[in-house]
Amino acid sequence: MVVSRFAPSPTGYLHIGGARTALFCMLMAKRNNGKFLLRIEDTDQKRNTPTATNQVMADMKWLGIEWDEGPDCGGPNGPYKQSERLDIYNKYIKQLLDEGKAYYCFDTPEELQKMRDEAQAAKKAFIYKRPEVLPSEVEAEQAAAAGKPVVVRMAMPDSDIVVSDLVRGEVTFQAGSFSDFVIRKSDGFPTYHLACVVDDELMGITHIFRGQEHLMNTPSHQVLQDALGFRRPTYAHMSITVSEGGGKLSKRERSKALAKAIGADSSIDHKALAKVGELTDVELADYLAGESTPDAPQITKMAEFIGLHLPEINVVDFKAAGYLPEALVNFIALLGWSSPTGQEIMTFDDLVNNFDESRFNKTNSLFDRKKLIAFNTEHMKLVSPEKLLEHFKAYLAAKESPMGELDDATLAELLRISEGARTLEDVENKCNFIMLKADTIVFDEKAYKKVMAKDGVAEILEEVRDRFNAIDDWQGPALHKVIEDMCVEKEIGMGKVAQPIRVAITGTMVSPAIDASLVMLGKEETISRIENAIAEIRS
RNA sequence: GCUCCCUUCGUCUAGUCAGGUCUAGGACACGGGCUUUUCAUGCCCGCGACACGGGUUCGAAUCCCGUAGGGAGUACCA
Repeated sequence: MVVSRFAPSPTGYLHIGGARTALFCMLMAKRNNGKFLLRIEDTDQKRNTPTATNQVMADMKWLGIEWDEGPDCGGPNGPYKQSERLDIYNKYIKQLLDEGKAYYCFDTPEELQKMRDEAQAAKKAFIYKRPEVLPSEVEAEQAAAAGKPVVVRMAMPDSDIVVSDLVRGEVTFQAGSFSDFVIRKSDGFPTYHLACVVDDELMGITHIFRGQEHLMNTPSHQVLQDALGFRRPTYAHMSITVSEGGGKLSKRERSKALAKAIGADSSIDHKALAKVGELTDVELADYLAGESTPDAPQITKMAEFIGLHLPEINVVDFKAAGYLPEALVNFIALLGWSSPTGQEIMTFDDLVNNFDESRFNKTNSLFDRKKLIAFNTEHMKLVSPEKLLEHFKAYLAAKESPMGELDDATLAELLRISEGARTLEDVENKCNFIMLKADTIVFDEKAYKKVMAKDGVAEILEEVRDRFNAIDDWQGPALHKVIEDMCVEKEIGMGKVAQPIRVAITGTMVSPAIDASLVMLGKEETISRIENAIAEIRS
């Protein structure tokens, strides 16, 4: 049976690269009627954040990536958090130590740095020099008592290592290029390498899909597997996704973009900004000087404050930007992978049915947001109205939009009349006028100049008002007829009538179809907005 | 520096393993047009690539060698 796993370290929100890895792991399991596990790799006590695990799980669920076993739902292979499995790792580390396949070291960070500098100066790769005589258990205890850091290193063989990879074929690593690596840190926790190999064996993982950044780790993992008598899973090291700015898509990208924007605009009030970002003035200054990085939510808040659109990196960013999970999933699936059918727009089920692990490609791909928008537009039309409403509500909640207070029927109607919108944010923007009050409408300067500041507009609006007043049945067809009649009688184009109405009721040049918009607004509100617009023009 | 990986339109890619059906296909973007009461949507047309240099072969995007460029890793992070 196929068993795959996604094993994030809980350091923050799920980012788009992680989502892609998780997706393919899940697809592999689903396609083969296997199992997909979620394992939390929290062996770095410094970097872990307490809320990250829940954030990652929430992001995965939003995307529709569900797991069969994991920290929340349990399973026969638990616990699924590495920090709860220390006894297991220690058992294997002891075995390795006893068999002389691993050994103790007591180097300080400074000593290690010196060795690295020397290797660099000699233009050679740094390879840890294994002592002729391995330290004994007693010596390790003495070193620890003397306050020295005690770690355990794995002894690497002096022979070529071949990694067999689904994406890259057989990759040979030359003998002599391996350095004995740490498997247990001085704080007693295992390193990623050891914990990962042990858990993959114990959990029966058959397929490991991960980013290309792990390819260089695989020889080490294989040595561990061989030393412990473990089975070897099938590996696929997928190409990575780079950002438009170049380089790996990373969390740092947003923080950098914000700092740059703040630096470029001297009119920004730093005190107010610090308050918005929940930072002290000093912390903000440190951040701008490049000495520290605030947390992701604070960065988002500050960007909103200065009106900056940040590049989306985390799954939640895409959610808040109004993308559909179906579109995001479809889009990231096509980064470094293609369907054997050639199909591009795919539902979740299509992805499962078309998944083929032999169709990964080797080249890094650039994350093109414009193509994502195109995919989103397609999926806005594909998902059912019920599903779309569900996503719209989640979006409004994530953004804390006032529109979230509207009832389901109204929201569903907004979605319906916004057909053709590219993102949920477009729907929100387009329909925002219904949240306003007649006296809070602010006319967009360009819209006013282009549509309202023309001869005869006030007269047209007056006539529209009078004719609207005469309508009893405030429905689309009746409204449409009024506008059409006026155009015919006056021998003018639809735009000459509809546009002033649009600007009058929204303050902007963008809205859903005019009759649908008027129906949403109601007769009274429409007329009072038109009155206000007439008064504004006359003044 | 060292180790490993990669290289087809601006971008994502098909084709490369099994050389001819490839005057290289699709999608997004872009340009133009049509539809439209706005923004979108929809429809049509166009632009546009085998990194470079050598081989092998009757024939190379595809196989081999080299060059250039890009990426990843180089931690008591994962």
